[in-house]
This record gives sequence, structure tokens and C-alpha cells, in this order.
Amino acid sequence: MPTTNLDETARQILAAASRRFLHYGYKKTTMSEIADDCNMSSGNLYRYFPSKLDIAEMFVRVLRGEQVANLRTVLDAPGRTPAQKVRDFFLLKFKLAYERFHDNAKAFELSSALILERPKVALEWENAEGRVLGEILAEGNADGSFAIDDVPAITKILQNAAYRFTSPAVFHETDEEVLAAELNGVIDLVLDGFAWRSAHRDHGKAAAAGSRS
Amino acid sequence: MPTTNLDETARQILAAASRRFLHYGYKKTTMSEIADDCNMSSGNLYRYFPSKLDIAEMFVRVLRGEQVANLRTVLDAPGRTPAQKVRDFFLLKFKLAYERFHDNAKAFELSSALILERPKVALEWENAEGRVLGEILAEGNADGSFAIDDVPAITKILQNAAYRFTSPAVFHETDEEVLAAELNGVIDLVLDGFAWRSAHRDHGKAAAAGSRS
DNA sequence: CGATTGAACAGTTTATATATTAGTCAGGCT
DNA sequence: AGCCTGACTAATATATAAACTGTTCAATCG
Repeated sequence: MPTTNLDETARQILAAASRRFLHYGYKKTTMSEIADDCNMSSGNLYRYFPSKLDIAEMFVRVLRGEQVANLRTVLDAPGRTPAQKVRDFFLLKFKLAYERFHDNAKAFELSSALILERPKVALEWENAEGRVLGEILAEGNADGSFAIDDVPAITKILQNAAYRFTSPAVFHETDEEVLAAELNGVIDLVLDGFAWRSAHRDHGKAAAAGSRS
Repeated sequence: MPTTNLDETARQILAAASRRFLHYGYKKTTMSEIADDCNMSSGNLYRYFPSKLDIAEMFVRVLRGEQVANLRTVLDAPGRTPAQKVRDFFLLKFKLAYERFHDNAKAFELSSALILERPKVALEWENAEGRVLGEILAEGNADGSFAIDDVPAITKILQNAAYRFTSPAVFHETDEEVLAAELNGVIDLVLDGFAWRSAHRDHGKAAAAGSRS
């Protein structure tokens, strides 16, 4: 709930801006228009946000909060094994990203514009989702289905392996069903990797390094 | 060797164009300049190439030929197991892509411009490399280290899993060493997945589907 | 007569002028 | 006082004109 910290007026500004960002795009909405929507002067906006880009950043922060909360439901799903939750996590993440960006050029534009100027926001987003994924992995460690000693490292590896299915730039090329099927293929292989490591608990860095070069 | 099919004059044009593409960029080199380099009129270029874009396409085709030949050396490396060759393949592919695009905006521009208008070229490139990777997998099947029944499907899955490390758009953000280390992490996990499947030869589509949903 | 040219055309890029907008701040309002 | 306004400015974006470039093809060359 990132909006909790915000003033009532700030929240009103954010709501007006969000509506226009999604409908007309980031570049085409002006500060004056946002101000008019809130029945205030454009100058007054700067008492609540340092710049237009910061409004966009807050918008994305809210979106991220919702998405992370959405992904977190995977954790609480009853009757699902950790392995199934890993799959659920990435399929849901893919679905959310696909639905947001496919046939929604405005959302893509806002995202691109923000990430270009504030790369840190993208990193924070990835880390926030990574924490959820890490909890799934920890759960698998606890019930013995996984055997992961460096959870953050494996989290990163999984995010890398699924990158193709979370990078919006590629979405326009391929159909959702096809991509989902390919994502399942990657998850299958990765989970088998976990199964192998779980059966050979002596893996660790030594074994991994040994198999290399 | 894609240039073998070409006329001597066509090869001269291609060489002149390639030099300018890499030095000044695709958009900034004009047909007149290429023609001047070859001591001919601009109109005469069209007796050898239908358009400027086709010169760029041929340039990329040559590049692809070299890259695939380069990757193919991985296959013939003596004393390497198939698993090691899978790693070699992707590390080499990453290194080649990184070196080509990092700090070489011109190569990136040419690639982007071409892929935008001729997406098929990118697909053909991926397929050509996939064939080499498929041969490595087949080798692993032959010596028993892998147990892959649908080699093309697994090839695609591997390419998807390594996408993060072959997509030039991301290269400018992260340092080569870090990316290579992360790629190794993905390969580790994927190879463990192969090991698991090799140890449980009854995997196949039924088992994979069963583990899902 | 086939091979080549370069002027001509249509489309695009660049350069320039005009207009809009993000952000500031001295003052007005409550 | 504290909150808000709206004219102002520097910077960005849009619109318009000029220049250039990819491509064609009738005329020329060998």
C-alpha cells in the first residue's frame, strides 16, 4: 500500500494523472491538465510532487505494489507444492505483464519513459518480486522438495531464465498461448534441475564449479 | 560461405557498404557513397542488389555465417563432454554478441534497422544457431549423458532460458563478467535438469504434463 | 544490343521557426 | 503566518520549409 504515505491531495493528483497517463499517454498529458482535473493551479502540483516524472514513478510504484500483492497470493494458495508455486509464480507474472503491455501502447510508453530516466525503479521492482519468489524457494527448502543453500542467487537465476517471458519488448511478436507453452517448457527443465539437486544434496558451489570449464 | 553465390562486383559492393555501415552507421551511408567507393554510378548498384536494405541483409547473412561457423567449433572441440559443450556454446554466443554490440552502436543500429523491416532474418539466425545446439544435444543423446526425445523442442527451451544473455538491448546496463557469471548459473541449473531427466528416462511429455497445474 | 549512366521523382530526413510545456517564484488570498 | 495562484522563463516539442536520398528509367556508351 504505497499510497498510504500520501496526502489526500497527493492521492487525488496521482489518480487524475494515472487516468490521463493510461488514456492519452505520458508525454501527451500536461501538468496543466492534471491541475485542472484537480481544480488547482499547475504550480500547486509541485507542492506535492517534485516533478512530472515523480508522479509517473509513484504511479508505477502503486502498480508494482498491486502486482507484488497479486503474486503473493501464489504463496498462500492451499494444496500447492513449492514446485507448483514456482510455476504459478512465473505463469502469473507472465500473464500480468502480457496483459498490461500487449495492445496497450500507453502503459508501455509510460514504463519505457520512466525506466529510461529512473532505471532504479525497474531494479526495485525485480527485487520486490524476487523476495516473493525467494519465499517460495524457502518453503521448498523447509519441506525438503528443494535443496537450495543460496536462495537469493537462485532467485536471480530463475529470473534470468524466465527473462524472455517478462520482457515486454518481445511480446508483440508472439502469441500468448505459444509463449506460455514455451515458458512451461523452461519451468519444466528448471524444476527437474531442482529435483536433481534435491536428490544430490552434496551439490553446492564446489560441485557446480567442478562441472564447469 | 554466403558470399560464394555472389558476383565479383556484388562482393565489391558488399565490402564497400559493410565498411561504411560499420564506420558511419546504416542510415548515414548513402547509395552514392557506396557507388563512388566502387567507381560506379548509384543506379548501377541496383543491378546487383534490389535495395539498400538488401545490402544490409546480405551483410548480416555473412556475419551470421561467420558466427555460426565460430559456434560450430564448439562441436569439434576434443575432450569436451556434451554438457560442457552446451556451456561452451552459450558462453561463446554471449561473448560474441556482447563484443559485437557493446560499445559498437553502429552494429546495433544496423541490426535493429534490419530486424525491424525483416524479422525473418532474426528467426533464420536463431534457427541456424539452434541447429548447432541441436547437434550438441544429439551427441549427448548418443553417448547417454542426455535423454532428450524432442531435440528441437529442448533446443528452443534452452534458447529461451538463455535469452537474457543473447538480447543486445540489455547489454549496456550490466558488466560482461557479471552477466557471464549469471549465465553460468542458468546453465548449471539447466544441466542439472538434464542430469535428472537422464537418470529418470521415463520422463517425456506425460511426466512433464503431470508435474504441471 | 547489353551494360551503364545520371537526371528526375517521390519519399524522407534535416534545418528553422513557431508554439507548448515543465518548472519557478513573487505576490495574493484565507 | 501558511497555502495557493498564475504570469514568466528556459527548455522541449510541433509545424513548416528546404535539402537530401533511395529508386527508376530514358538516354548514352562501348
